Amino acid sequence: MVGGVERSSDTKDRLIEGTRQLLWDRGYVGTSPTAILRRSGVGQGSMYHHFRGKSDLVLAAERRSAELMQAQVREVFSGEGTGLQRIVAYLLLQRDVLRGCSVGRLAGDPEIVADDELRAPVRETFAVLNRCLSEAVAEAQAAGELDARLRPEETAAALAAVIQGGYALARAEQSTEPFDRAIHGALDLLGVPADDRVPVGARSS
Amino acid sequence: MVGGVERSSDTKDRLIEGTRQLLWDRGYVGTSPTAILRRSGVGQGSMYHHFRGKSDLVLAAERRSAELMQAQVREVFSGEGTGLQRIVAYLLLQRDVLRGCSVGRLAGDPEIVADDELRAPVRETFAVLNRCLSEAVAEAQAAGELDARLRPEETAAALAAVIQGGYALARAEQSTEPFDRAIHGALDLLGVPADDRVPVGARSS
DNA sequence: GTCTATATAGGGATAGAC
DNA sequence: GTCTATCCCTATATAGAC
Repeated sequence: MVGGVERSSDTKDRLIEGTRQLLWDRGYVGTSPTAILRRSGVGQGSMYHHFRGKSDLVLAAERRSAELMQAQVREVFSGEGTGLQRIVAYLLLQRDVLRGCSVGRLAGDPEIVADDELRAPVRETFAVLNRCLSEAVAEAQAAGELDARLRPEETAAALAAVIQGGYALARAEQSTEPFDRAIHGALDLLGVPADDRVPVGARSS
Repeated sequence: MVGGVERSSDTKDRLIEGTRQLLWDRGYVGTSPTAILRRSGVGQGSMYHHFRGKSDLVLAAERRSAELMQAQVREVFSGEGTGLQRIVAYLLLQRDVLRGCSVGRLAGDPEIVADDELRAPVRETFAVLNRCLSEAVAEAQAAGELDARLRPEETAAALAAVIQGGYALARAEQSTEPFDRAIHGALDLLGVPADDRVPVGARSS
């Protein structure tokens, strides 16, 4: 490719994206090479040409999910508005609630958390989220929008957990309502008035 | 058995408990009949004598996990103390954080949430938890321990989500710290003073 | 780079002896 | 009720042709 930047083949990209989708819905053990090939529309041999094996391909797919989620997080937290407004915007982001978080899903996979290399993209993504939330909390406190007694790191962890846990509650009922209740419960606890709960954004994460 | 009460065989019990443990750690697809037999110390034929197949055995294991968690929830919320004290006690319950919740784990399994019968124990358990938490919130509000503007159902959902989501954050870092931060972040938001954060209890859930 | 063929292991279940 | 033997299918990977 022009400019010396390496360009992945379409086939390789399709394998990564197919794996990413399957991983998201069915986890590591539930994602078979056969299913990947069928979903990617790629032949048997190509997979082992581009990747050393399943875990190598899974790692590439994880990294893509991590990039996408981190980009979305940074987009919201580098956006307009006060610290509290950005927190509210992130909490109210449109999400495919019943599908859940493509990165959080990976944290439930024993094969992934047991391997430091496979776990790294998940760890880093949650670290980015926690940093963005913490900074926004501190900023909101400085502006008098949030109680000064809140600890930014603790508050950030609680908010991230509400989102991740909200997915579990929602799936248990096969309804988005428990997720929405949890998010609005968190907004109540933050003291955000109903009028300030303005949704933003697009994709799921 | 005396009294007409049906008594499960030891073999059957061991199969259920072995399946329950595997399901907790590895999920539905990751739990194979062979592994169940090895862990239960039971022979091949016994399994298909006592159960129609894998999903039948999984259902029995789920019901046991659901019973255990519901019993623990009811124990905490029927215990002593004010509404807020019982909420704090539940949030600070000792848990095997890196293992996670035996019931919440099931909510992440596509094979389980896709089947109404397999999903029922998870749904019911979260319903029990939500009811206990909601009632405690309302009671705490009546006693002036919590802000009267909080909505009990929303607050309950947020607190349940913090616990479930806290497990995901902890596994991502392979450390219990993110879980503890999330819990204490929730306690901060509830306005619980550090002195009132007294741990109780025992088992994981 | 992609294809087909092949290999080994294990998953999930059944049959029938004891 | 429990055991061993057996069955068919799929997961994961390799080999080698094209």
